[in-house]
Amino acid sequence: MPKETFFNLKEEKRLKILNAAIDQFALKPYEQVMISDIIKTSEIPRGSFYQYFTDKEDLYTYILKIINEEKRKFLNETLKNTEKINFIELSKILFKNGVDFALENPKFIHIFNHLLTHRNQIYEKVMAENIIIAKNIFIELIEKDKLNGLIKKDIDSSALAELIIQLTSTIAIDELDIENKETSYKKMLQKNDNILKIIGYGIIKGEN
Amino acid sequence: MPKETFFNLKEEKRLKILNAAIDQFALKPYEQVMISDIIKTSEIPRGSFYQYFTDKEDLYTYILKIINEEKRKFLNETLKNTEKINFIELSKILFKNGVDFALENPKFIHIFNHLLTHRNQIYEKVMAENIIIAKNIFIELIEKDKLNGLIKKDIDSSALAELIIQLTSTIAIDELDIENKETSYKKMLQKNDNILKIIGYGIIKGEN
DNA sequence: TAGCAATATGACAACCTTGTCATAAGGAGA
DNA sequence: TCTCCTTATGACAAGGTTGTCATATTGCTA
Repeated sequence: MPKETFFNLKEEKRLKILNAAIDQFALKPYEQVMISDIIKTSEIPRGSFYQYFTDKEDLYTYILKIINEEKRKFLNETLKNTEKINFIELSKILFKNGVDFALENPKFIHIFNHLLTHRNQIYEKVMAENIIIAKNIFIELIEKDKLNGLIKKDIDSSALAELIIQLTSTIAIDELDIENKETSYKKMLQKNDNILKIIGYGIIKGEN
Repeated sequence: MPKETFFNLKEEKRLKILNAAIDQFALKPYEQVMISDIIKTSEIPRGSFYQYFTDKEDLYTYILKIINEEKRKFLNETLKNTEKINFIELSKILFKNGVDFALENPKFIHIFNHLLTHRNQIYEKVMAENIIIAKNIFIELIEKDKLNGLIKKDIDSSALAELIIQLTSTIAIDELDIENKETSYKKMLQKNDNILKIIGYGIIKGEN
């Protein structure tokens, strides 16, 4: 967590620093971001940086925390009045939610993608835990659907949960063609529908 | 490619350098491997390293090339007499082949996994191309199975190919518990069967 | 206005890694 | 043995980043 001094700053200055950092972490993976770049953009002296943060990791994990909070807010908004939904439908909603969040917060998604594709100690600390939590939630939903006769009883809940998590966490905003947002957005949702159709009904003809 | 000088070395010395490098790249991701470590382990002076290789990337891509060749050999061995096999069966075989290769060449797989989880310019150069090639092979197989009435015609071949590639390339040797190789090996294959069952027959009950 | 605590500053030491280069050593052929 | 070409060596310059610290500034309170 940033030091108190940081939170005592005038909002304008605080946000200037935060935005400069977000820009950098969206541009490059953690290891490649230099404190020098952040202080240059936010126009603070080197000494001040260390007055506000312990080090780069301190600032980075703070930003990850902010992103997580934003994502959770965004998801809660989507999940309002969405009780009693089945697993496949929920997966669809989650995927669409992910894409929508990415569209509204491209920088956040870049930061997130960098973390996924350049794993480090921080990935282990921050993400590994999130994934376990998500997996358990999914497993619970799957088991419920099994009881309700919606999902085949012989499906391995754990394998299915991992499959979905891998698919939803790999939403690459990079695939989103900024030039053709509209088309590209539709394509991504379409592709996801295709994948969920495979998972829902299988690919083999004539048997069940 | 390493310089001629490297290939002129006595085999013993050449392999000592190569093995020292493989050990390092298996231990840490590319960026974290220091030339200093490699020359220390292989007991060659710093100047010699630059006599053999242009730089770290030169050595690294050479090792990746070796790994690729070994993988291809290993796969060809497995695919002997495996004509006319359907897509799901082939996927199973590929997965098993991957696990077997990992068991025989744990260091190679570590190097590979580092590349997957710490993507860099080299990942783009080496892997991106491989993936496109693999995808096209898979799509062809899928289309053939569709014609033969084995796979539903309304399945999106591209989405299915990507799904399988993602699953087979994520074989994490890390999941292999060295203490319980036997059990762990069976578990991995079991898990893969479970996932392929999902893809084959779907998860939704009572419909097709 | 004096005094105290919180902030701001930026020069700098400490550290590390890379790639080079001048020089030495080896070895095969004349 | 002399020569030439290949190979071996390791000190070192160059370049870049981090975190610190002594000093200055600000602002609030008495």
